[in-house]
Amino acid sequence: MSDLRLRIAPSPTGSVHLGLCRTALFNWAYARGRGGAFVLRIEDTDRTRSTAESEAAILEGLRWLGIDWDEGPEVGGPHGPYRQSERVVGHKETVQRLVEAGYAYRCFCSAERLTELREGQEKRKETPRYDGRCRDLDPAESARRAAAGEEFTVRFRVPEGATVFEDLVRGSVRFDHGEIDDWIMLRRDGSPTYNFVVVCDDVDMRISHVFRGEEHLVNTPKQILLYEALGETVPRFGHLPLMLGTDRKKLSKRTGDTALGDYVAKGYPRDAIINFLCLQGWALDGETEVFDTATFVERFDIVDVQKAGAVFDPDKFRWLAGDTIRRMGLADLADAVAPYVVEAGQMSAEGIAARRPWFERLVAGEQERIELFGDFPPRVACFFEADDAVTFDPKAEKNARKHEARAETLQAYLGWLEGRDDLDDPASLGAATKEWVQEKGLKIPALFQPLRCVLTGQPGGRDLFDCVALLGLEATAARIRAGVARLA
RNA sequence: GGCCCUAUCGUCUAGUCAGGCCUAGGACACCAGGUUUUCAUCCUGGCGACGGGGGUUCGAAUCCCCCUAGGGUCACCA
Repeated sequence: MSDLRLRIAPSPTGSVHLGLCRTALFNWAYARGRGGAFVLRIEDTDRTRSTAESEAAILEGLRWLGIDWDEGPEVGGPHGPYRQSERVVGHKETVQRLVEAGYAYRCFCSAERLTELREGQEKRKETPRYDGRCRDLDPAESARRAAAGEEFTVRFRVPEGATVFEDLVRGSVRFDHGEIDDWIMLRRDGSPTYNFVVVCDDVDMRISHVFRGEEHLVNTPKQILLYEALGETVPRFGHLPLMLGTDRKKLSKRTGDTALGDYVAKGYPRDAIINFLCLQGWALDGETEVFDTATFVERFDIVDVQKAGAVFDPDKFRWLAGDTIRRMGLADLADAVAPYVVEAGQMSAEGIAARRPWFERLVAGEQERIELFGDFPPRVACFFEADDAVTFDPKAEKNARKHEARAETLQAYLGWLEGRDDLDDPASLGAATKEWVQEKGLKIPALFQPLRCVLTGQPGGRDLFDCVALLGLEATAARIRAGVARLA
């Protein structure tokens, strides 16, 4: 049994952020690639902002990405509970122990005094920090005041000196203790704060490696000091580069979607989402852009992670999504795209099932033309329009009108078409049509451009005879007749 | 502002730890050409970077220092 243990500890206070997804992926891959354990813990210490819906969304989102956990909500484990709010009894005992040992102390300063203190410091352009008024209160008096019912918080007593640690992605990092405030571990209402519980719980759950976003780097010395006060082994840390928006600031809704759900809704394939996230701060070999999760797990190492922030590139993400779609099997793609067709009101789920071969033909023609599942419905909309009211794109119509004899050509072609029995076979019909065009002494565009306009209203798109096959003789004929009149 | 982190094409990155194999490689985007009935795919080619300055060295994208720039963080949020 390996004692390698990693975790992801999301706070259920909103949507499932892509940054959380990437951090989870990196932790999970490291554990899975080395036979370690992966733990999920819900960090719901902020009782006012945490919601059950958010927690459910996080579990669902992580599972959707293919991330599984050996211990955590819904699966249990020997170090539970895995929801921080259910662990407060242990947390309070630990605080008591630290106060008695002198590593922490009660602070009776009022919120007002602290606010005043901070404002004064800010006005004088000093670094805001606690002035240590309660730091050296006599322990007996402190205990007496607490017993008398006076309200207090508990602060960590940061000692003199400096903390140096070896970050797995950044190397040696040093913080002078003079820069670290005597931070609050226990709030006035008796609830513990993040920096305190995260250490308690990581200790209880025997977490050996902590990979998290760079925004946590400055918390690390506070936490290391706490591990030491507790007499516990300090885990290895690895601080991942931030995912940046196009404004080069921490990825936020300002510059684009940040929630996993947004991308799922638009129809980014799961494999593309995972693949893209892996590429934010890590590269397989610098050459290979596309790889599967198994390869990622096998090849990922925290020491190879980039130190600089990664700007999120929507263009590359879309490209990767399109590339993933192009590599999908037709049946899978049809399944993936079906809900979007239903959503758009083009077909019902039953209708799709009943006309599966037709639907797959419809999908096949778009496979190399869409980048997202959500791109599909608008691109095939013409196949669901009334035969006499197909929407003509201006460019398609202009292309059609370039040909003087369009009406006669279309008319003649329709006559020829009605005598054929290979409308279901685009290759055969296409070849025969080209011969027909030649016999008539026409140029290919003289028939193809008006025909495409009349059939689909689009200036470009899938093979024309694939359109005929999709439409069938009846609709094809109706569209040609209506089109002849409309292009007159 | 203090502290911390970072710095290779517009973007994601390989190369940096073990200095010469780098006239710096790949991908996205962009541009041009080819294939195709059109669009898209696909193929070929092009554009395009070691932030600046000092060192160390026979030799530096790679090591050291300074500067500059960007980011993170300074809550009884996480």
